[in-house]
Amino acid sequence: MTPEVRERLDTFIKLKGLRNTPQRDAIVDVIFSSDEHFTADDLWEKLRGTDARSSRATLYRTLSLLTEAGLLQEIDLGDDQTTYDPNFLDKPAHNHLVCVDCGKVIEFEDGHLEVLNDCITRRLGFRPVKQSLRIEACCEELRTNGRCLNLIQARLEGKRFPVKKR
Amino acid sequence: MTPEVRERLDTFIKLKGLRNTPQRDAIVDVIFSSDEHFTADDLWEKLRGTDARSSRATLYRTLSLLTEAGLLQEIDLGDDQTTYDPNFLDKPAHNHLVCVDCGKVIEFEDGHLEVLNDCITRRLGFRPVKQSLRIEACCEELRTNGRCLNLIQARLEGKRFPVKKR
DNA sequence: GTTATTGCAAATGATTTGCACAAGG
DNA sequence: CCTTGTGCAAATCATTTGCAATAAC
Repeated sequence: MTPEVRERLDTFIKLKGLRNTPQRDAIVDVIFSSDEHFTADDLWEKLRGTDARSSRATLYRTLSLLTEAGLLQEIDLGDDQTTYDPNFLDKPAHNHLVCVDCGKVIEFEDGHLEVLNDCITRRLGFRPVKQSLRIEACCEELRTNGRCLNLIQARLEGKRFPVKKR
Repeated sequence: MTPEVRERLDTFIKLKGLRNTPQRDAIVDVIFSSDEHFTADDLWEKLRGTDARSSRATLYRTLSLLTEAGLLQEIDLGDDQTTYDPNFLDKPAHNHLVCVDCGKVIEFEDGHLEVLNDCITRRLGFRPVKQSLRIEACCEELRTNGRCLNLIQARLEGKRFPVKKR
């Protein structure tokens, strides 16, 4: 966890008159020990390894808190669970490419895209706040090589795209 | 319902060895009597007016069917229900601007955007399939005029953005 | 007659919430 | 102390599903 994050959280906690708890700290530590996006369930699994256990309720409450504090961004990858992105303070946009073959998710940025979207937004008579592009695409690897490691892995885990479980 | 839609559906039904039922027909009629996007619940309400009632189960099953047939596109507007778009055969992309003030949703197209996204996709080593851009923006109307009819309406209906109900 | 379709009610599954108890400050 | 935080179990809520009864073809 960067001091930047720590400070922002402390400020938020003070501002709102909230308190520090070991459960919350443990969750926050795990979240910001990586800059990969994750789901509530991913986080739950990571916490199992730790000795610092907490309930799912607390986990969800902490996720809401961090989102409200502006330290986490909720993103939607098209399945039925919310994905959270911790490392977005440097990234103004959230653009994802999801492979329809293997489910691989690639996060990317593109200056041209942002400029263009800003133009479009203003042209429509609005003021830009946030943007997220979601591209579904086919894995070139599968098309050209006839196989794709991600796909194999995904099948092993029973996680083929689309990942809707309902 | 355009003959184009009718034919495509008939073909699909025949191809899959399915059958024609009055319930399904009624639902399909209501859906394609407009080209506005809608949620399962919107559709349910519209059907109440008709004498052709069906169960929610059939409604959902029909939505899946039409999506599979390529006559409906599922889109995600950021709330917790799926939105369906019937009029997309002419529209290759799904770009939405959602106003964070009043919740108004504007669907738009932009040639530059599509070209750019195709480039980005290929650059990342994929082949483009589908894209959807979601822009959150502020209502200029509210900023400049100090009021926005959509917002007033939305408040009356208790539907302020974000529309998560859970 | 088969086999797909329907309606009902029950199941699902991620997320939220009420409540009594625990614990920061 | 006083309030916020926690864990538990129960509640939500859109959507799905099992099943027996119906209805296409």
